[in-house]
This record gives sequence, structure tokens and C-alpha cells, in this order.
Amino acid sequence: MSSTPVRYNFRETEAKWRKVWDERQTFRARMDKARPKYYVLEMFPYPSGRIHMGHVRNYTQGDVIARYKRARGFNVLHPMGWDAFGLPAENAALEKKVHPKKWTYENIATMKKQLQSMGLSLDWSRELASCDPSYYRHQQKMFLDFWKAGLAYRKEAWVNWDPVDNTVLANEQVIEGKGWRTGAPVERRKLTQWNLKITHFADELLERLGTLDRWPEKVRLMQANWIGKSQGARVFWQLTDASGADRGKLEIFTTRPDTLYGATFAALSAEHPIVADLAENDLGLQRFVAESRKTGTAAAEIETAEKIGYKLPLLAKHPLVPGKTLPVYAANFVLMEYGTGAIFGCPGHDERDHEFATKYGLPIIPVVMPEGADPASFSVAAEPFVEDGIIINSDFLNGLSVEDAKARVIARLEEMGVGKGTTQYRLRDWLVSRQRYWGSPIPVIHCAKCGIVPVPEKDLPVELPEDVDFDKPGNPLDRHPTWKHVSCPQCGGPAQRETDTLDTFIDSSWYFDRFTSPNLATAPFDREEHDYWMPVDQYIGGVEHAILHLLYSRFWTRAMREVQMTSLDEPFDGLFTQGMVCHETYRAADGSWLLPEEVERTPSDKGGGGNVVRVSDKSPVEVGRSEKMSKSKKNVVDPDQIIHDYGADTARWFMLSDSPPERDLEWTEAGVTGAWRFQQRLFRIASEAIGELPPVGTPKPATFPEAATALRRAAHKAIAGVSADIEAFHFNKAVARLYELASTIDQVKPEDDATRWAKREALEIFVRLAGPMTPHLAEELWQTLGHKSLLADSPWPLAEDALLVDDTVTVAVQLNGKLRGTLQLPKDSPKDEAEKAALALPELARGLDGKAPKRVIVVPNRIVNVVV
RNA sequence: GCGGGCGUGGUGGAAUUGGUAGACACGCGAGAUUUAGGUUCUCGUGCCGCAAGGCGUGGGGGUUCAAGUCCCUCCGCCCGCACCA
Repeated sequence: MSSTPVRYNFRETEAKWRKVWDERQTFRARMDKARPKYYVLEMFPYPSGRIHMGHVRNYTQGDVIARYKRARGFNVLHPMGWDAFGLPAENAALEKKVHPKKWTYENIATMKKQLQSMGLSLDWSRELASCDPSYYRHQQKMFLDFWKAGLAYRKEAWVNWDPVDNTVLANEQVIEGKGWRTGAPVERRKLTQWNLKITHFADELLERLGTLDRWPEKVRLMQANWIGKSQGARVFWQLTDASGADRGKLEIFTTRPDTLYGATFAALSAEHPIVADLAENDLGLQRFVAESRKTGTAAAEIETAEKIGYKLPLLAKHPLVPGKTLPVYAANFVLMEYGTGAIFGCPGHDERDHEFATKYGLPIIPVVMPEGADPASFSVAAEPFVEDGIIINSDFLNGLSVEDAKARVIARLEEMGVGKGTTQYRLRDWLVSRQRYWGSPIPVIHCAKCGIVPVPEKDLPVELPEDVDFDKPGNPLDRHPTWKHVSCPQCGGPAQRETDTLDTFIDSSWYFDRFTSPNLATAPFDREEHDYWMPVDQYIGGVEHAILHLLYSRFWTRAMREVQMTSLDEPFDGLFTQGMVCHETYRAADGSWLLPEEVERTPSDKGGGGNVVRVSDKSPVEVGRSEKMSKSKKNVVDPDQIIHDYGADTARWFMLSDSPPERDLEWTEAGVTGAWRFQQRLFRIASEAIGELPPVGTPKPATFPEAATALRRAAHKAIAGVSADIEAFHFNKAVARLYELASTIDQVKPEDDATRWAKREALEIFVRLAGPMTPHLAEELWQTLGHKSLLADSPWPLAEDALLVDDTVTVAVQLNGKLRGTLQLPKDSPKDEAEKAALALPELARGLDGKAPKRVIVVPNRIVNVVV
């Protein structure tokens, strides 16, 4: 139309619409019982400094859902807050001499501004930060309530100890068995710490997974495995020393009581009380125990460490075989935290036991063999047989299946009084004490006379003192001159505050509850608001939280139910786990990592890749494979820069196109410019068309020419398709449909009023469908099309059913399963007609070469397969 | 070690219940227009082959008229493992 090119000024336009939404409080959520609610939540960010592309992806996805559900008439709650306590703030304090509070709030300010530049439909009036005493006072109160309800208790637990810094280390701070700052070999120490009784709900947490049908199957599976319910038996073994004198009983838990006859040794955890006892008079054993403690507390470390054992001066009497005794070891691969801290080793049917038995020359007896194997020749000497099979070499169990044998042997053990069938969980109670400053104080007081006393409710919150120093490692609360010294609330005598703080997973276990009434001072939430908004209808976040955060939140919800705060069972009705954002890595000749902006691609002489060189001196750069964006490898792209250069809509559009949201996304410059060009194209299509379109509200013509009907079909099919795609989180497919619709619209050059009407209809549909993804541009185009209302307040378009079905279908014709041609047939043609049409196809006749078909398979509307 | 996942053109990825593999996009090639602050438009583009045709969804095997999809087996990569959040 016009010879002057139309350009979309995204900077001005995006700012304009954000201001309008903000001023009109478009996204403010208010309880309204007359309307159905929809609670969309993305995992709140840790304020690490600046937002990264992972945030952009996460919040874009959530915003698509939030805007879509608003358009569909839901009363949407879409809040944002800050997971503001945590280790990095203390690290910053140590390294940069900034107070954790200052560092955290500065980061929040920066990141809030960044998030706001994305044009997210958030209700910022509900913003919260978990480090704010007005937030954590409620979790202190809840902690005390849980304690009173018997859900919190103290017990000894191991921590990683740095002997140089005299401080407790997080698993993350232990690198190859050494302290991250000191390099000193890490030791394990025992401390008395607070735990929450998550195991009290183990069975319910497992059972209710089955009802979470809007959760990814893999997350439910991971949680089920984590809870790890297993049926097994506790077996009591009589211990003796070499002379046969009674040395007490040993209790062993096993999930494989059916292999009891294959037991050739017993092994105790290095932390088992019996081992501790024996070690008192055994230097070698002391050394062994000390050696075992050098492994950190992480399960992966313990289980990959070389299996070593120490033979104890004990024998265990086999409970079913008179006269048979087993050697007893202390072993580093037996976990004190699981079962009874002791196992019997059946090397024939367990990988770890096999490795151990081979190493220490212990006998290996097969007691299960595959069905149909020959018992005389079946051997497990080379490797254990861990699958289901038939029991052998096991007295009264011979010939039974594994399952039947388990039941029979448990019955026998119970009869004899030497064992008991039990259910065991892998899940351990939640250890919530942290020896750190930047967390919510545990509101208890230690009194020499009264013991552990809760801080009275009127004294809550227990606030963190701000005058702390980070000159030394360790917990500044512990060495604060005055903070911990208080008088006992019960007896008034001198007492001390608990200086441990709560695990930050607690902060994130109820923030979604708090969002329902974030400004209420007297309680964590208003019951009516909570009942209205909860549960979260759609929760979105990284799969790295699949187990811990989500399980702890499910627990916390139940704990609140236990103390009558809610009647809610599950906090998250729907869950979606998004993939990571990745980028190529670049290395200079000297091996140092380079930022993407420090390298460039030189065009090659004839097409194809080209070389990658350093911008500064054109030296060659080694290109590594794409990995998760991380500061350490410098393969990061700053969202701020992208939003400044291309606009928020481009960043959002790129995040949604191409990659399925649950999979990893590869960030590429080409992809961004592609998204940018499409924004420009859309603006041009709409701007150029506007002059020829009928005004808003022009009545629908009675009839349409064929081309107009085709356009209307495309548009209405897009409504159905995009809606279904958004509901199913297939944003990349929704984007592809919008590309198609845009091309279709652009190609229609109307020459009559009905087609002009259809083009306006199609454009309006397009703009409304694109609204959740590229909200600023869509809002601008909505106005360009002549609307006075906000697109953000407009309803989702409705598809006309009649336009969704075609009257002809393309049917594939195959010869022996190989495609020979296609047919256009009326929809739902009878089978014999489809067959007749297929056999008449020249391409088929050529392949058939005069032979008569043996068989013809007809799948209506899909395929005709001729078999000769 | 245990648990979970992923693997389709040069690239990101599409593909109801097994039913035309490669939608859409990037890149690349050819052409047109001509933009000069990131151009735009048309056509082509899985591989081999002049063609007919053949081969193709990480490798190997199987079930089926028909397999990316179901089964077995092997390989590669990624994530979680309780004090990172």
C-alpha cells in the first residue's frame, strides 16, 4: 500500500502499554466468589542479582497462562515475590563485605525492575520477601504450633564440618571431600538439630500422588521413589563372640527376606551403636570409623565410594539354619539413616553385596534362579542375579516365586519370634536446623532449668539482629555479644536463644498460601481468602525442584491441616516443569571462557558455518557444545540487553517458539532476530491492512466468496488449535499456527466487502490469540484496529464449529505399506468407495503391474493399503 | 551407586488411538524488488539417483498389512540424590 515502510517502535509502545496496565490496575486480583478463580504461580526467584534467561522463560510461560485464563473469564491470581533468605547472601557478605540484607534488597530492586520490563500480568500489590520479619514471623508461629502438635522434635544428625574455619558446610560447599574455602578435608560431626516429622505423612504423601493427575508423570514417579515405600521384614540375629558367649541381638531390615538362605555375612553401618561400643577398645576399628567419616554427608558420595569393611569380633547366628553363623563387618556402604543401620549380605542377589563378598572372599550362594534354569549349573559367581525367579537352596522355600517366598518366610519368622513383616520408607524426617545467619531464627530458648522453651507468641517475631560481622566464618548469631542472651520466659532465669536458623525450604513451603492475603498481620493468611484462592491451579518451575521443594510444600500443607489452619490436602493442583535455557560455550586459545558477545562468526567464502573468532583480536575461538547457561562458563546472555535491543515481546516470543517448554531451549542470535522480524512483519501486515478494513462492529455479511471462507476457516481453526495448544502447554505449536495464520491473512487481498470483513475478523482473531504471548504488540494492534477497550480486558475469541470441519480429506494410498500416491475423497466416504478410488490410481496400477491385490486395508479418512 | 529423563534433516522442532515422517521456523540456494538505523517478497531445500525408484526418526533385533510411536537389547548425553535454590 504505502511506499513509506511502517516500523514498529517497540521501546515507546511497550512502555506505553505497561503504563496503561499499571495505572488501570488491570492485573490486580480481588476475591470475587461469583467468578471462578484461577491461581497461576511461577516459582518465586532467589534474588541473586539480576534475572537470567531461565527466569524469562519461566515467567513468560506463566504469563501466557495467566493472560489466557483472564481472557477466558477467570478471576486470575498471578503474584510475585522473593525467596530472599539463603547462602549466597552470606557468601556475598564474606567476599564483598556487604550486609546480607542490603545485598538482598538491592538485588530485589534490580530484579523487580527487570521483571517489570517484561510486561508480565502480575499483581505487584501482593509482592512479598521471605526475609521480611512480617513474613517469617508467621512461619515461626507455625513452627511452634507444629512442635506443640508433635510434628517437630530434636535429634542428633551429621553435618559437614570444616576443621579450619570451624564451621558447618553445605553439601555444595564440599568439593571433592574438601572445604571450598579452606581446602581442608571435611569431617562429619554430630549436632542436635530440629526435625519436622514428614515421615508422619509418608503414606499419605505417596497415596495422594495418584490424585495429582495434572502433574508430570515423571515428577510423581520421582517423588514415589523418594518416599520409597517397601515391604520387608525385620529379622533378629543372635550375636556371639568367638567363644560363643552372648553379645546381644542384632536387628536387620531387609526387603528381600526370600534370600535369607543366601546370607553369607552381616554388615553394620560405621555409625551403628554396636560398632561404637566395640571401637572403644579397638584402635583399628576407630581408624575405620574415622576413615568412613571422611566421606561427606551426600548420598552420591557415600554410595560411589569404594566399598570397604572391617571385620568385627562377632558372629551372627542364622535365624533359620541351626548351627550356621555369619561373619559380621562394619561397612561404609551401609547407611545408618535407612532401616536399622544393619544388613545381611546376600551376594548372590545384590550388586553391592556381591562386590563386597568378592573383595573379602566371602561365599556366594545362589538362592534364586531364572525360571527354567538348571539348579545344578546356575551360578552367580561372576555376577548377581537380581531379577524375579524361582527359589533354590532354601529349604522350605524351594520352588516358590520370590513373592510367595517373601510371604512364607515372614510367616515363619513371626512364628518363631525371630522376625516381623514391616513396611519401611526411604523418606527421612526433614532436618530444618541450619547453622547460619541469613535465615529465619528458630523461636526457642534454651534454659538450664526449664529446658527448651518456646518463645511466647507476643514476642514474635524473633528478628535477626542487624549489627553482625562477617569478618570470621561461622554463624554470627552465635558470637553476637548480646542477641542470644535472654531471660527464660518460664522461670525468668538467664537463658540463651537458639542460634540456628530454619532451612530456607521452609520459606518456600507456604509462600503461595501467603499470597492469598499477603498484608495480613495477625495470621499467615485469611481463611476465607485462602479457601477461595487455594489450591494453586497451575504451578510452573524447574524440574530441579521435582522432589524436595514440592514434597516439603505438600508436607507443610498437611502440617497446617493438622493444626486446623486449613482443610486443604494438596497445594498444587497442576504442575508444569520447564526446561533449561542453554547456549554454546566459547573458549579462547588460552583456555579461558568467553561471553557470547565477545565472539563473532565470520562469513565463509561459500555459504556454510564460517569461523568463530574473538571480536577483540580476531583470534580463533573453540566452540563447545550447548550447555545450561551459567556464570562459570560465561555462556550467558543478559535478558536486559535483549529487552533493550529487541523488546520484551521479542524475548517472550522467542522463548515460546520452536522449543517445547518442558525441554531445554537453545538460545541463538538467529532465533532472536527471527522473532524480532516476525514482530515487525505483524505490525506491517496489520498497519497496511487497516485502511481497507470495514469499521469495528460492521455486521457480518450473509455470504462469503470462496477465498473469504477459506480465510475464515483458517482463522477459526487457529482459535481451536491455539486454545488447545495453550491448555496443553504446547506453546511452540501455538506459535507455529500463528505463523501460518499470519501468512494466510497477508496473502488475502480483498476486492469485495465480505472478504474485507473476513480479513478484519481474521486479523482480530490473530491479535487476540497472540495477546498472551506478545502482549504489548497485540495491545497496540488492537487499538490500531479501532478498539477503545483494552485487549487485556477482552474475551478470548470463540470458534464457529461449522468452520472447523472440512468436507474433503486427503487419503494416502499405499502398496505393501509404501506410499504410492494420495486421493482427495469426500469426508467419511464408505470403505468400498475409497478402495475403488485407490485401485483406480495410476501410480498404484503401475506398481501393481497387473497383479491382483491379496488384501486391501482401508482406514476411513486416512489410508488405503493394498497388499499383494 | 540409586532414581528420573532425552536422542527425528545442516539447525530448533512437528507428527490423536500405530496409519502420507519432516508442519512451522532458522540456515542455505536461486530469482525479484531495492532498504540504507536489524530490508521485503517469490520459488526451492531429508539423503542417494538422470530417472524409475531406493534409503531414512541414536545402533542392532522383533511384532504388524503398516512402527518415530509397541517389545527386547546396546550406545550416547542430561538432571536429582535430603545443608545450592
